[in-house]
Amino acid sequence: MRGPVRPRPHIMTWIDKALDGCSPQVVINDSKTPSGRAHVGSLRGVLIHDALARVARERGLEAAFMYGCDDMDAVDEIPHGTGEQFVEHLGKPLWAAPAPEGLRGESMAEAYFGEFTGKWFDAADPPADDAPGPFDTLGVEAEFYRMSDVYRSGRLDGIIDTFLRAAADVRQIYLRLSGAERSDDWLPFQPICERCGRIGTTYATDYDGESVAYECRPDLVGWAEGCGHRGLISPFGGNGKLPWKLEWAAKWKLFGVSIEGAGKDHMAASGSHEVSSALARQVLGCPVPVPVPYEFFTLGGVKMSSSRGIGMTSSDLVEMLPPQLLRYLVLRTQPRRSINFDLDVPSLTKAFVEYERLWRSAAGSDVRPNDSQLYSVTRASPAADVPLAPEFSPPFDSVLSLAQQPHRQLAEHVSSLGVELSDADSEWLARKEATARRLMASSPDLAGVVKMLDASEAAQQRGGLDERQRNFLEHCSQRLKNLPEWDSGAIQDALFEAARDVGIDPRSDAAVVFGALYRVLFGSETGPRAGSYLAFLGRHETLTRLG
RNA sequence: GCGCCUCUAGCUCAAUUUGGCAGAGCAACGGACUCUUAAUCCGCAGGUUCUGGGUUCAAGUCCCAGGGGGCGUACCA
Repeated sequence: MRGPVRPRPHIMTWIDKALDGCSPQVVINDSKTPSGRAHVGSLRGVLIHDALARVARERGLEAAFMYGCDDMDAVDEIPHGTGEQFVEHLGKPLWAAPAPEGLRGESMAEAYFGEFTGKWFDAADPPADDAPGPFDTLGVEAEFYRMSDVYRSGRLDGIIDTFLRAAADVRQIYLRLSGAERSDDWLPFQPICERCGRIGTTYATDYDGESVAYECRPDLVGWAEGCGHRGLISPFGGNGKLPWKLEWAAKWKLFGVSIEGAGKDHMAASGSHEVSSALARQVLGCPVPVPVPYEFFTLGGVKMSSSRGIGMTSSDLVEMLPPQLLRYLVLRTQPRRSINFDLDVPSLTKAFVEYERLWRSAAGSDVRPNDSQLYSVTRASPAADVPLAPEFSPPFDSVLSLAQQPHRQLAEHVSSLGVELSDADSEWLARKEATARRLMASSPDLAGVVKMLDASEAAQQRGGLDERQRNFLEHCSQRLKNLPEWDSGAIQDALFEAARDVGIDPRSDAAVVFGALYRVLFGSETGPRAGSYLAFLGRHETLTRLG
């Protein structure tokens, strides 16, 4: 038994749940280790955290989204696409290694972090142009920080002291949770070697409250060789760093983090998140932020790997898709579920349709609360008002088809159809067109889409046709040239008449006549319905191909 | 080993994250248009929601057990 349609209540989303119980001040934290070019999967965490911050602010909470650059981490492999010259830098902090050739930035950390986020810390090396960086484009509002700055500022010194004094407890937690056995003299601290500058190869012992003894061991790790130096150094003020799992807990304590998501690689049982949580609670007496575990985001089902250079870079994807569409694709799926998206014509066409449907729904009066929230977090910039959804918005595959004609502008074409676009509609259409052009540039063979020949290729194809077909094309040309109305019905009629002109029955010998057309248009025996395609193509372009 | 995800129409997936009419796209099938091989329109069909239990007035959804598939993780971040 069902009554009349009632407004649906707002169902708790993952965003609501994460924010549930957060005090008026919400600190959301995320970070990135800039050890290579960031692939698209890295965007998911960013967008999840940004969505949380955005909704928190909409509710009147004071929300900070802090985004850290983990530049104290060691260079632990040669970044993909760079040369052997990086061997000597293995083991150094990322801020101390040079930027790979061809990338902007003064250090490896700066180069990769800047490329990914658009945030350049070093004022001495500002962007060459005013183009917004990826985070700005996506409408992500974050406060950036560098771990090297945080260490140097001394703000972590108290926590470092606590951890060093509690070294036995730390060893115990490692052993209990992950089965990692550390010898009794091991201290949870990695000094930067004063002689060779490496941080990944040092082994610290004997903390006396002011300094630690350390040895830069040649064989501590397999990926870098320490210089053998022994020294005594203060663990404070940026002379070294905490190991990863301690550093994570330290950030929670220092910043008072209330929510921090993490990829599934951190969230496995006895994984780094569990260890960090135990360290935070037991050693630092600090609550663990609300966790938001999230699955991977892949393109084309390809497993990403920044170290192996597999997968599209994040900044390339940001340039390809409209920001709201990218946000939508990532945020419409709850974090624990994996996302795969194919950058092909059917998938993009569907994605645009679905996004526009959400947009229309959000702009309507009876929007469901959950849709409203989803739409809000997909906006390219946070705003209260909802713009009208586009009235005239041709499907992506049609836009792509038109964009295959390099000299023809979509806006021009649309106005020739007699459609008047609002500013917002033309902006959206332009974004769609830009996506189509980028897609064509990145994937030359688009599955399911014909590739149009240029005039000289068409002439070549005409040479391969038989006499009847050439004759047919001539008649087509004549009839189309004189056609008073350039619309698909009239064109289709003209094609049929042209076939009859030369004594071909267009019904029974469709392959002869349409085959000829498709050959000169696409170099193919088959193609889309001719009338509507030619209507879209335009008279001039058509006639140049018919000869 | 441990953890997470997943199994729904022929295919790809939805079904709103604390249960409320199992739905779309494509494919297929039937029809219309003197206008196609990949057009458009109309229509039809398609299901034991992996299996077995349980909770409930009500389960694709929640709980327990089992099975298939995918991924993560073990020392580094």
